[in-house]
Amino acid sequence: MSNSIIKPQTLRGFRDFLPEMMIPRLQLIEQARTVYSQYGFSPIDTPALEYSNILLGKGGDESDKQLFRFIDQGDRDVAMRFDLTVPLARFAAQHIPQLGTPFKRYHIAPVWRGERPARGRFREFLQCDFDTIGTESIAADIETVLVIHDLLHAIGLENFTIHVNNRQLLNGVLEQHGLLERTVPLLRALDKLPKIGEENVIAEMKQTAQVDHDQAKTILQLAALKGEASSVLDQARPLVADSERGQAAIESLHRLTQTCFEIGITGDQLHLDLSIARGLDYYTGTIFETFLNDLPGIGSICSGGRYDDLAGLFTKQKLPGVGASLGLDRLLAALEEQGRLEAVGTTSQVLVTQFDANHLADYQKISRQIHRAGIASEVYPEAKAIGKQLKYANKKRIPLAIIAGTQEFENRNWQLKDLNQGRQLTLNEADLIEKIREILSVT
RNA sequence: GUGCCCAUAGCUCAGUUGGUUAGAGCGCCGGAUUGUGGUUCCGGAGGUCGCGGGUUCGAAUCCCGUUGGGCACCCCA
Repeated sequence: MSNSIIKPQTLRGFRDFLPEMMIPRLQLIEQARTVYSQYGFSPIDTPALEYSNILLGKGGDESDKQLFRFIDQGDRDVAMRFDLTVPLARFAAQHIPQLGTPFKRYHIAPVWRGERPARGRFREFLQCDFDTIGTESIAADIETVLVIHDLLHAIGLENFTIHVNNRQLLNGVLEQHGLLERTVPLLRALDKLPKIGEENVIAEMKQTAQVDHDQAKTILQLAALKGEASSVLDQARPLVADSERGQAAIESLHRLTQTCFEIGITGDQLHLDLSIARGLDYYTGTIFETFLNDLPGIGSICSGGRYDDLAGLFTKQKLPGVGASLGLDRLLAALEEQGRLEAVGTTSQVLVTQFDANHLADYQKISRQIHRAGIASEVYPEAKAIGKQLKYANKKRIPLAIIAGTQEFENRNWQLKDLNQGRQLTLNEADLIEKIREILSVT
């Protein structure tokens, strides 16, 4: 009947997570939750499926094409969420009246995009969003930087850069040259600057946005500004001299960067970068992109920005906000690539070996005492050769093993083996837990 | 979605211009060592060469399709 066996396989861009991957993944989630909670963001969740009209047309044509969309059993036109921001908009329109503003929420959940998978890009991946809605205060933008910083710091990453810009600064320059309605193709071209170089960007701008050479040059002038934040802003100021929104953006970026520096964020970790223009269409103010300096190729691991009307399509109440999204699966892929993931196959810290199946109750009793001390422990399910059982502990990288046979039960003591050190101690029950705690706290 | 590259044992790969029973290392299982892992030695299992079709006396090898992976573009976490 081997013909009838179904080939086990996952869908393109969808993945299984083995324990060695899932354990660090859950650790990352926990770290994100901790930092978000510390800053006062509350958890929410929304359904994976929404009515298609809720999700369509929110992130441009491109994201519509990537929607997983189908007709359900009740003939409803439904789609799987593409990100967590659009569901938040719907959520806010429905619940803000009872929640009040400002409202700070975090949302850690999978999203689905039917795009071509690549390194660090999947069709099902976890996003970890946090947003503050209902306030236009720059304080919320600053807090967003702090959360991104603290989160990456908590994960143990130091070599990252948060790039910050403001949509209105670019718009200011464009406004000054009467090019505001050609923003999209111009930004798209500008965004390619580091990849294809100035000349090619100018060529593309001329072609796709019908600007002349001097106009293209002026736009690039802004993006080309480099150096320390305040000096970049000083140089940018004259470029938007006649644009109110441009001036406001400069002041906003000035407040943001100076305050962050004052708090202790370094210039290496927060970078004013007037060339970043990406992000979804709904961003209208501050924008963020975060890169790992060692792995620029993997793309942004945390992006976000300010929007002045999150839920305009769902309610008449105007809801400004700011937030960002950590790409946890991309980050996990990056950590894996850097070999920074600790290879663990289980959460167990102690393996209680079974020497004599008749003493199963004793083995489980001691294991449960270890649990009560807050330490993960498991009893090996079979009483086979002790060597086999230790081999299992070794493979799963369980650091400690407990062994007890006839002799130990007669003398009322236990053998505690430290698999890393290769040493073995004979202990009575009272000392056993203490010793386990001691050994585990050192490593 | 467009273009290009890739697919052989659980993993990483070798397999010569298409030519008999498809190989290695690691891992796995068993033994040396029936109260002690990570070292060493010995033995063993495991593959319809991603799948389907075609060309051929003969296909892992050539052609087409399909599924999955990677790179560039697009877009993005």
